[in-house]
Amino acid sequence: MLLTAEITAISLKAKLFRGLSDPSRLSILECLLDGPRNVSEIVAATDLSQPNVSNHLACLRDCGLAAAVQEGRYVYYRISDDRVANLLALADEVLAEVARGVYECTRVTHS
Amino acid sequence: MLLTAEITAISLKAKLFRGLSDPSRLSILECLLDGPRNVSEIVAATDLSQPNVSNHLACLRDCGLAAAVQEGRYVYYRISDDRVANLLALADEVLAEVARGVYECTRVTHS
DNA sequence: ATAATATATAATTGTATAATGATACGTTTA
DNA sequence: TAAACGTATCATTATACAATTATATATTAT
Repeated sequence: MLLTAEITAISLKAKLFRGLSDPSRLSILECLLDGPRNVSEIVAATDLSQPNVSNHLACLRDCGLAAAVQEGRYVYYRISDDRVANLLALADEVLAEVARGVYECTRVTHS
Repeated sequence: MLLTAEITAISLKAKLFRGLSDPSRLSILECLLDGPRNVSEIVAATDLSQPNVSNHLACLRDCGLAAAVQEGRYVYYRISDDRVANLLALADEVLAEVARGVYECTRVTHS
């Protein structure tokens, strides 16, 4: 039996992971690991369409995973917190261990 | 421009995070943080239906996040790797920082 | 063997959301 | 001011997936 506070914490954590659970958003975040980038640079680096990038950036920004600052007609995005980078790095470590299982998992679509 | 190997790695990572991005699965994993539990115990601890729990457990198992061992008519599940627990703990840390942003994010459904 | 219990699977349905194309908005340059 | 550029938003469509109900399978007990 879960308490209300636990349910809230779990929902937040699920949303955080959901923000990280899309290949397009991960591509964007990994691009931002090298430093701040504006939208056009991100589009060029990821081969995603501009509206698609903007949509995902809005999601990342709203979820607090990325931050934006406007400079003239450019908007530069950066990763909001070093721990986000840690999370991505730790995910790599876990993957090194469970990669085979994840790869073979058919309940979540390969993309 | 992303290389094929990067695309694959990113897809795997996205799938790993997607495995962690559902409140039901997180509830199950957090229940398992206390040690191995059989399905009925997980059902009791999470207030989820038995088929729902079994489905999510199958997903967690297929993705290598959880492991199962049958004992008589019970099937005990456990977290497969300590780093999975680390990932959950690190997510808590990140949340402490970005909780407000995640909470206010309306692009991903609150639940 | 039969019943009861524990778990898994299947089919269905509803909802969330990613991608796309069109367009609007804001800023700079000519 | 007009044109060009950079970014954001909207509407639509297609798909993924969580939850539910019903049922199947497997193990233990009577």
